[in-house]
Amino acid sequence: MPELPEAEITKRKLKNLLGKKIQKFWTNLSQNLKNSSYKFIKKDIVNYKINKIKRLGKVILVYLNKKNKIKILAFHQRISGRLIIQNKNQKFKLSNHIHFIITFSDKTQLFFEDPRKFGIVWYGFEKDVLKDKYFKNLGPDILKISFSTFKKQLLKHSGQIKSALLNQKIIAGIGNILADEILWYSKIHPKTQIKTLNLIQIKKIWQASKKIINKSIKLGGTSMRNWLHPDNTIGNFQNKTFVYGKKNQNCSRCNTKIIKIKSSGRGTYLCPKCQTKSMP
DNA sequence: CATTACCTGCAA
DNA sequence: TTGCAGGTAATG
Repeated sequence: MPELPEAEITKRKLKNLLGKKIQKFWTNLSQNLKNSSYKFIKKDIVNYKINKIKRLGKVILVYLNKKNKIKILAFHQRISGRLIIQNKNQKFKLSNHIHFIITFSDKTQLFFEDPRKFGIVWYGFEKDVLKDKYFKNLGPDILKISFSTFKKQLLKHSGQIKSALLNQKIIAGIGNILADEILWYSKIHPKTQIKTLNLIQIKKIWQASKKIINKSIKLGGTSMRNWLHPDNTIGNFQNKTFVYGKKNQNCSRCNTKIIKIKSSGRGTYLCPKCQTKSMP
């Protein structure tokens, strides 16, 4: 997934749907619905209007209102999900993997495409949706977090730094590509134990996180496989990475060949020379 | 901690 | 045919 940048870009582009009124909700993947059944949503969601779009970590929250009632429709793209907006005069060639469709009264449609079917859709009152343990446990957003909170969150955890960066309960928003880029930028080996990091290193990781994530958003996110913006714009971050996907290419800092290992159960790219486990 | 499971497509 | 893929929860 779509990590934080891909959720942020999706959020921004979904703002084109503000004010639209929902006419119909369809899915063929009702097992991935949370909080409400397909039967209930289909009936309940009609005539709600899109009121506000937010992002929480990697999740996109669509706020709906009807009279004085407010509901949330939330999307987690997980690994292969993406949202697509089709305006009334467009007729996209749809893949075989559209699993959710929201049709608006002006015939605009919002599709959720997800070949691997890991994506999640929540529907319900705000307090009920946010009661889900995914939201309850979600750590502070990496784009908004202060250094002192970042430090506090990291130090609460023992173990390897990459594992902590990927853990949404500690900090929300970082995924596998960003984690590798952040650790390269900070010159830290992904398997470094958190308790051996000094304050300077933690600060570097905090700064690098903001820098790398903002860079990805600016470049339109990562379009490695099927992911595109809701309007089908292609992201370009995959062409501007320092280490991710660059096995056997030379490190742009020290010219050493980038290697790929397994860390925290994930494919992990790093420069074996400039990313060290020992103190600098 | 690491490994597995969820599911499908695609490259080696 | 195998192994791997942007995530996460469940299991040793």
